Amino acid sequence: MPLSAAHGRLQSMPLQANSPRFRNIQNLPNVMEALAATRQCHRGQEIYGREDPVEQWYRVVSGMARKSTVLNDGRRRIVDFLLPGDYFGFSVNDEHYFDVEVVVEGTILACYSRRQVEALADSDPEVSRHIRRLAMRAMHRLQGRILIFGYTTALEKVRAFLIEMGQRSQDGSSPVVVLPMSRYDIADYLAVSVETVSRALTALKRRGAIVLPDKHRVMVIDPGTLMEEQRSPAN
Amino acid sequence: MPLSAAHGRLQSMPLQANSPRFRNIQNLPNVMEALAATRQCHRGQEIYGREDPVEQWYRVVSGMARKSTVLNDGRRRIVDFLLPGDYFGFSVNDEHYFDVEVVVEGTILACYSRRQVEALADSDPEVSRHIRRLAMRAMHRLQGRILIFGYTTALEKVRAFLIEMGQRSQDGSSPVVVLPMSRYDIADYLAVSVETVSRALTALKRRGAIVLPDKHRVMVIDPGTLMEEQRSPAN
DNA sequence: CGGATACTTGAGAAGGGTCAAACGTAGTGG
DNA sequence: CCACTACGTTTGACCCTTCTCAAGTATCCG
Repeated sequence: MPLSAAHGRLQSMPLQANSPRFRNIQNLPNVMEALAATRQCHRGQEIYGREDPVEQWYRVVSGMARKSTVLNDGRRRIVDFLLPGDYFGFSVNDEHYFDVEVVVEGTILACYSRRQVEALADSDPEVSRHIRRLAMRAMHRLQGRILIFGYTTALEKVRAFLIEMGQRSQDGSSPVVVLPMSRYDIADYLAVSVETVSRALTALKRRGAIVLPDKHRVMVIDPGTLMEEQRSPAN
Repeated sequence: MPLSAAHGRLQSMPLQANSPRFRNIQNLPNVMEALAATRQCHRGQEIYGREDPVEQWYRVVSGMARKSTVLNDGRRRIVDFLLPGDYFGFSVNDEHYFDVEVVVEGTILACYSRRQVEALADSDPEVSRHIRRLAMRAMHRLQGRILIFGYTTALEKVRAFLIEMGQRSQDGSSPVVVLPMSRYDIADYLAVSVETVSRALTALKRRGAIVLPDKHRVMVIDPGTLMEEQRSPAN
């Protein structure tokens, strides 16, 4: 029983829950879609806060939000960036454990009454199945995130972040990845300092792996370079 | 819009999904329980492997298992320890993305045919609701884990780990926390080296926060000391 | 009892955090 | 419209923690 395993064979990519082939499951049953009320939000606006009651579920239609919490030493941790197609607002209890704030001005959310959706799920197996899949998809993404934290060096974390954002973005095939969030957001997402994020991006730029047309846009010049030393789940 | 927030007020404990008050939701509907086949497993035994098809769902009845993957540089990452009451084996796709191996000799698992459970969920709203709650509970635990990784120092990580295991253990009130897994397992769970885990435990022992009757048992002498510098989600 | 594995401890090196400063940019108000 | 200010970003210098390598000890299992 080997403990500190093991002979990695490169096999497949991490974070596959974000790849386009999974996107189809985001298509809602019409009956559920009928319950949605859309809402346009401002940059920095709080959607809900910690300990708020759970009255609605949400889906990002366009734009971006962040799910975060502040630790008691004042550090902020971002648990998740919420991109178009992502659902959020679920809770095991009847209150929230995180804050959700809008990152991009004009972000549009679809809001579902929790009571209505749950009632619908009770009567419609298709809706119920859909929600189960959403939850499992969210779990899968969180597990992928835990793997990223296993990357010890900051360069690897940032690299994994760029790859993740590229896969999750609307146009997965485009070499340009849009990063609407600030460097502080990225830092709090990866649990490193802002300075380190900045330095890692500079390092990647210097070695020709990426180009930065502006601060919120990354062009991946050589996906190979970006990927090659990438640690991914192997057999 | 403050970016690098914020004035933390200590407010509540992290990782509450593991606290006893949530344990009741583990009680299965009888109709679902009727589908279970129990199975006793050996230490080190693989329950399923990466890329295996998803044919069964599992629940730990007694003992312990670990969900892990090996990165392509040979490093192993443990994404979750599976304790009595925990469900596993879900996947967004039809194949697994992680390995699950038994940690404790004689671990007993309840196995459910995925097809049967899903069929049951379609016809029985109570089962469906139950599964949804399980998934959300698992998500909540994963999010708590992401917060732990935000703890920068190894001492904080180990401390958070001990608290988590204490809360998740059967007898949450006992000052003795049982750690059936090896130090290597803990290291791969917290993404630090074995040596660092060992040093952190020694440090906690030296400052009188814990006592180690043997290598797999930790007595928390002063929960206050263990908790006090603990970072937890604040308002 | 013996070998392998797990655990602990030490010393050196490397990476990231912190503090500090400079630059760029966007938004505000005069 | 400009100047000013606040904020986001980048870069540098230094220090501290953890990783790595290494050795020694303990423990488990045959």
